[in-house]
Amino acid sequence: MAESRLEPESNRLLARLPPEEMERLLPYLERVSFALGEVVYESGGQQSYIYFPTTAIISLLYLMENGSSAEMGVAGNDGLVGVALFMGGDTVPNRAVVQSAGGAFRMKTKVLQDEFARGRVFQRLLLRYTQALMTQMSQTAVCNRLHTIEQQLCRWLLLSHDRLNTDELVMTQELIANMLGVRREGVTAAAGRLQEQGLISYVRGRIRILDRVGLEVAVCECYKVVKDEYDRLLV
Amino acid sequence: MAESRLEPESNRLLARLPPEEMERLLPYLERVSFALGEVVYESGGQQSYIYFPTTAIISLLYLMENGSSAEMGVAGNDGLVGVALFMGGDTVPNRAVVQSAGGAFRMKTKVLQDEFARGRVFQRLLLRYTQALMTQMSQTAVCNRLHTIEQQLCRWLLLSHDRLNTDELVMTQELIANMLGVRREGVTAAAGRLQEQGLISYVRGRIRILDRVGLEVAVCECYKVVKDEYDRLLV
DNA sequence: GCGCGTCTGTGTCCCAGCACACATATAAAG
DNA sequence: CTTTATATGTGTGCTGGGACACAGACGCGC
Repeated sequence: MAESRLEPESNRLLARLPPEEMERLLPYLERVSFALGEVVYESGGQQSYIYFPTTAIISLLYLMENGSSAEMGVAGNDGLVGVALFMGGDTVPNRAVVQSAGGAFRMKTKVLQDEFARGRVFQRLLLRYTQALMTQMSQTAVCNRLHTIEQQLCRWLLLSHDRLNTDELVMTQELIANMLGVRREGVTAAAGRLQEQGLISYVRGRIRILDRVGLEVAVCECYKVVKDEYDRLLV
Repeated sequence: MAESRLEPESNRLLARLPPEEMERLLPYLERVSFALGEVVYESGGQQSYIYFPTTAIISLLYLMENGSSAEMGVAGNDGLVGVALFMGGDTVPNRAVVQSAGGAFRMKTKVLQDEFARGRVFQRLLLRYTQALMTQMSQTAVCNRLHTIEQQLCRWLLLSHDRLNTDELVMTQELIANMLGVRREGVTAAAGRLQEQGLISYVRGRIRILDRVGLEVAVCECYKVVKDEYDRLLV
């Protein structure tokens, strides 16, 4: 199992490539692994690779001038990091950070762009993924405006859980607070309530999902909107 | 002047097409005009046209199940409405509403997709625009999380002003509240403070920008991030 | 010029979340 | 087993913004 997670097919975008395109790209896919907290991409920087996570989860964050931050999207084995490389802008004004340690495949920008320009399934997949990511970003905007920390924590836990093959997340409340753009104490309070309800348990940086269905009841509609779009666009 | 605003070149994306591509598309561009409040696109619906605004401004809104709403992006003469048509998803889970009455050009989906598939300048422009829109959406998420209504109102006024050729916006505080996803009273309070500072004046649904530079001082960094990305990607 | 609908101003109460301060608790390292 | 850094719990006070209620104020139509 652990082994199978390390094949390119463990990334759902790559898994959907037809044999012909996969064969062409396979020689250019390079295995990498990421540690928790590692910065995959720095805001505004040049990027020489696009990344297709398999077991890693990468968070897209905006860093405010005053040092606070907020997550605008997340990518796991269902997606990629480096949308700007085929959208034509080269860079984006946000940072990509490893939210959950794990593996990924990377591909040189040039190879990516050449294959994208062929306009086949690869292009179609990448564009549809980008649209799904847009929904995630815009729904994050809505959620930030209208929902409580507790609802947002549920959303965040579910989005992470969807991209993992375990029920345990290695993640402190402090880091979650940075992702959600709230104070650590706010996360402590919300997480405490979820634990009281028996939905999760956590001990010093290890969160365990106990009742996934319960979380889906507690979460706001934003989660389902995003989930449905991913399912629709990336089946 | 009013006349010139009605040519396809009044839309900055169309204006950047090389003669060859413009010539091919021109026969398929159809002039339309929008009234304030008109729904250009309904959440999840099929869309038979892509729209390139010239004088109109279109707002992208998400409608909550409970009826409240929040804006995730805005498109004017610098952009288009209907990203999903070339990204491959066909639909998006949000509504597009006319925020400022005016004109646009529309093009049938089929024509759009055929030209996009050619992979020339048109494709490049559309993808770069989409990336700029993503920045706007993600920055909206950040702004909703971290900034005050007053800062967000400044951002909203500046984004609108950038897409108009007048200093007067026809827009009630009630409607602005719907866009920002806040209460009308909150907008009244924030607008009152901006008026006290001499940055704007407003009378029953007519807002006048008096001191654009002052607004740029009062706004949060989000405005500049978005503006710079549009300038960079769509020069 | 009168009436009514629309738009804006204000007031009161309440709550979520922030800021700051500090108290524990646990793991890991020596 | 002690130290130390990390992680979590809690308390007080404050503030931005929400909910609700209503009072003017302007503008258009008759």
